[in-house]
Amino acid sequence: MGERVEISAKESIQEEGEVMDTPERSKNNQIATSISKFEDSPVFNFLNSLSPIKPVKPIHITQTINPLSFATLPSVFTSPHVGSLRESRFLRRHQLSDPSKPEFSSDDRSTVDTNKVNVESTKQSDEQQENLNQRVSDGEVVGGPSYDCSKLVVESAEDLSYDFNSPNSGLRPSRGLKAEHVADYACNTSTLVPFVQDACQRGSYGSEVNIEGNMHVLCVVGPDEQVGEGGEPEHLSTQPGDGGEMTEIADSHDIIAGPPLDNPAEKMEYEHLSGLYRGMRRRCLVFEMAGGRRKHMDENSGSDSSALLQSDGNTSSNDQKLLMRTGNDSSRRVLPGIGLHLNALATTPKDYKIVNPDSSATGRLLIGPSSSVNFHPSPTGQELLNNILPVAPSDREIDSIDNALLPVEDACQASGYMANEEMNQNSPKKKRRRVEQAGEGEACKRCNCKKSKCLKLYCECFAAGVYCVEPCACIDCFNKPIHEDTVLATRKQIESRNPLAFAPKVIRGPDSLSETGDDSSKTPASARHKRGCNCKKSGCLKKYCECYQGGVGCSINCRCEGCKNAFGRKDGSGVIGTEVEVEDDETDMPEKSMLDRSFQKTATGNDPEQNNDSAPPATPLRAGRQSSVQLPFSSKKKPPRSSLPSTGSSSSGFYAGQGFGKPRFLPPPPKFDKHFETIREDEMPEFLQEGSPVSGIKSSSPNGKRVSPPHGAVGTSPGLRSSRKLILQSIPSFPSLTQNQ
DNA sequence: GAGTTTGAAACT
DNA sequence: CAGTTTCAAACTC
Repeated sequence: MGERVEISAKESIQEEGEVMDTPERSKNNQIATSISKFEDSPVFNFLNSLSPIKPVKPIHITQTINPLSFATLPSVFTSPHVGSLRESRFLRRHQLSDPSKPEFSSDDRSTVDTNKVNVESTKQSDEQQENLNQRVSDGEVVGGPSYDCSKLVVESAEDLSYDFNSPNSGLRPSRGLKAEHVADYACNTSTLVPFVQDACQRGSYGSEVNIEGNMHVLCVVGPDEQVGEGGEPEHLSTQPGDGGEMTEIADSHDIIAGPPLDNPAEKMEYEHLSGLYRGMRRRCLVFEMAGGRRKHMDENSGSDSSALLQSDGNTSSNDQKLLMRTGNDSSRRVLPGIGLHLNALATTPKDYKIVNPDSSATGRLLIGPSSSVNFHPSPTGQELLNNILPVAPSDREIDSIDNALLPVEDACQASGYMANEEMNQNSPKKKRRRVEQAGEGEACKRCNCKKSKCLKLYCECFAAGVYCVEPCACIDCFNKPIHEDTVLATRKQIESRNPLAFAPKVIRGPDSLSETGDDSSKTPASARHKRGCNCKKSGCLKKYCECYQGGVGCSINCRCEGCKNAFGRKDGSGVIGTEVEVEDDETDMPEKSMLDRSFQKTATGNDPEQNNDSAPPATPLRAGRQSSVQLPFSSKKKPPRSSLPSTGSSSSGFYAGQGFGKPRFLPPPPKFDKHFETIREDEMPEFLQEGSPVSGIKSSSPNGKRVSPPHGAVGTSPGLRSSRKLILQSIPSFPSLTQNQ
């Protein structure tokens, strides 16, 4: 086959125009070779056998590419939505019934899809290859001809190159794929995996998973996702020419709709599949879903899906496992610069979850990386897997969990779970619960405002920089796209009053502080609420306390009274990593008891990060996960609202400088962002240098009164002995309304 | 699910 | 800037 492939590739090149006789040639050859190999692979054959679309061998094809295939690409960047996003920097959540979204015109898509099918039904031509090469060289993903989004979800050129050059890489130019979208790793990945699997099973959908430390999933999901159908997901559908929405799509489910299937049976299947996702909330990973669906896959395991996955070649080594992120990184789903509110991101505890430890031959693992908090310099994916696997509940377990807390407090997961539930049941009650959980994530916030019109910081959605969505029970809500102007104006006003009003409330320090030897530095205690709390009665042991809620200890900035914050008291005691005094009866607060247990566990343990070769660090969060114990914030009620993926923020470029896959294991701070990182003073932007710890100290009013939030950098308490400073790293990338306007 | 508590946000 | 009011989440029953 190799020889033939080689020949084919050459033929293609030569016959199609001799345009390759350049340095590009080798590259093209490689690509062509990869493609050819793939086409000749059993998997491909299998796919072909299932697909109504008959592949055409790479021969003398004077293919005419429908203009639509490429013409729309640029639109991605000109989409009104994109502009809107940029302008508002306000996260647009899925708008279930917002009529202001003309973008999703199924008609257009249909047209495109049709064309696409035509294109795909033939071997890609020179033109395509050229285009492909061109785009690849540009660091652009080669996507299906008509998908604008391909540009939005661009991976690095390196990644692409890797993909293409990899012999077994599933990545290939349009062939057989309805479209190829490089979804941004994270959430996309997690979201897509199920699809990939399904797609693989169906054989008619192209799907590709490339794992390379980072996970790239190219998934082509079949036919149209009906817009507006089921009352939901316009964002699930892909619409050529709508870059903005694509952004959203990527941002949300990352589900890429492919062209319509000609085969009715397949179409039905597809519809079924897509229907499953219709109920999913935007930006919520379909983690559970994956699990749920996995059951099916398990049953069919070993067959196609696994085969296909394996065929991805790149997934070798540590990558035999797909690392999937649970929504934490929704951030990743968002194009850099497109802001998600930090707070939204904040809570996102990073969650790693094994989606399918044993179901597939490859042992797919979904990991939620990222996150804002870094912990150790990137363990390899394998390591992560190893660490995670033992803890992760099986899918079945997850599936069986209904009211029980999800083992992993990932809003996204929850969402996914919800979605899964949705698929299986429609009881109002369930739905309600689902909604609640769905709202958890950063991206999935939901509010219940009655008087603020969701235009004040009281509103979690607003505060998080996201629009209110269906799950919200708000009244007179103005926090909707249709009131964008109002929202922006209000936001601006609030920011004028307090520039950091929309900034994450919790400044999370790095574990690096541990180098100081300070026990407290080994824990989330290194993180602090930027302004501190002012609790009087809760003892900082309830979520009324923003510090506690954020999973951080109280600091000198707090004006709290009788602080008993389990994450660290104002006076420095009770910090995680040190013995935590459990003064209150544990029965007082279920959450607390859990938390305390976790803490105690931690206390007895060693440095979490130091010992986690085989086990995750024993931070409360981590410990909780490890033992499948409820997280401190897990409650029968709403899961930590922010445990979501804070993704958002992460996506908002927060992690721009962070390596993907850097897992963060943090406490559960459900509500706030952890997108903070410490940077050395010398690395600190000048404008932030003012806000050194000293400034932080100064920010504390002598009389203990609340002071204006420190601007720029948020100082940590002096107690945090470190040469490093906690910086609100998100600031630069935070979508300030005052910018670019 | 309604009512209460709490503390942040907003207002004066 | 301090005090007060408003607000909505968290919590309790």
